[in-house]
Amino acid sequence: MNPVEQTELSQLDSFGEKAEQIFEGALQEFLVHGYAGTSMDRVAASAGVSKATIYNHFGDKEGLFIALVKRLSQKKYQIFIESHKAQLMQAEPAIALRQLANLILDHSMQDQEYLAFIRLVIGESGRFPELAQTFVQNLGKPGIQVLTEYLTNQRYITISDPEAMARVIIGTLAHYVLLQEILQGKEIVPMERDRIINTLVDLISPQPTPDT
Amino acid sequence: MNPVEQTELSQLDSFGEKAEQIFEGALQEFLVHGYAGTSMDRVAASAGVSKATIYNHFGDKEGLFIALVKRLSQKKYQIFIESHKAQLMQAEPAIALRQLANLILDHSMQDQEYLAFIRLVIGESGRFPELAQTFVQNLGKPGIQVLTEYLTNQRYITISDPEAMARVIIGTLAHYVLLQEILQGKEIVPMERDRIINTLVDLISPQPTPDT
DNA sequence: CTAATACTAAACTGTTTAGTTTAGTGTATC
DNA sequence: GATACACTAAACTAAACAGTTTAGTATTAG
Repeated sequence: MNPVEQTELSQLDSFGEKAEQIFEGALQEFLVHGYAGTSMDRVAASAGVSKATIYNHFGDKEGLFIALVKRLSQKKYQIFIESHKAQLMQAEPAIALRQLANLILDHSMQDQEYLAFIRLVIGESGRFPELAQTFVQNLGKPGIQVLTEYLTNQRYITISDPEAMARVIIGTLAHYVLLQEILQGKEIVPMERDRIINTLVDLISPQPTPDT
Repeated sequence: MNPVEQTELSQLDSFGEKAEQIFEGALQEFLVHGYAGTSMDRVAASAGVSKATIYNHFGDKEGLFIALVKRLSQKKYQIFIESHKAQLMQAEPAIALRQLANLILDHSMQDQEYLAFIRLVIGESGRFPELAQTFVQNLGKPGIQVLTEYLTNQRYITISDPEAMARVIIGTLAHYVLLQEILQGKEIVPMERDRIINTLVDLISPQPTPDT
């Protein structure tokens, strides 16, 4: 019951009960309508809270939006990075990488909230650079770091520039999600997920993967 | 002077003089403020045109927005795809790819209008799926196609899945632009462009690139 | 000269917006 | 039981918004 217990990095900030409720409602509205397209009356209604309470907690619309996006960046960090870290501790890279890629794609292509969040952050990144950077800090950077570390320390093959290679792998997967799901290009430029993953796995395998 | 002369795909549609002027003004506003954040009064002012004229030409705000984004997709196709096609007709892949990657990055990282356009399309892709798909049709798909074709027909090395490999290359470059420039992560996750390009070139080179 | 066309500035309508204020309700703490 | 606190619904302000209307100007065609 110690109030100061968790000094860890990227721990979810603790807000009051009402604040959580407001986040919940604001989430629905901002993810669907964007910043400018969201009205504070609808946020209040969606949160089941009076407008005055929102303004008491967050000052103004911008304050609420910034708090929400920062919180969501941290939440998605926990779900995404921390939950996948363990996946990399094992086996040879061909197996570990295939598993990791499948997990990342499984996860992000089904999670409509995550897709909408990426749309929001990128869409507002010109008007809210600070939020874009929070996103990079919480999701882009740790993702690259974790994979770089693995590629550096794993002892089956030597990669001359592990960090650049980590960016090739993550970039390929991110671009796949962006083109197929976020930009809804599935029907226009179809591509089986396994072809992407096989190609990536071959890149870091000493010899090409044989069929069967 | 034949009115039906160009039946080519992706030719720039021809609009009247006033319509061009409106596009010009709308461009400034929508790229900076997004769809919901843009006011038609400001578009009119920025275009130097009366509001009534805009409504006569495009019906409503949505009509103007859709026409603008479609037009811009085509324009960027011409600048991006068509101008880089020639670059791939030559030499061995290590050289051609390095040149192409440098051109793409040079081009997109300086062109603030292009970066803002990507922000806009991704940001509105949930509310305007049709526009996202136009973007994929005009930029995503041809980009992959051109590179796939090159990787297939070039006669120095054999790539087992050229289309997937094209996506690895384009995905890596696109993600680099997204993270460093669009999301403004340059200072948070610095990465020299040449390390990315060298890693990509190594992927399709029979033997690793030696220093010097 | 006339009629049609394309445009203009400006006023207008009705709605929606961010944010504030008001008056009042419950719920703890002292 | 009084004071403080967090909240509520609802009305309110002032500005901005999309879209329309009006009255009038310039240009071209018959």
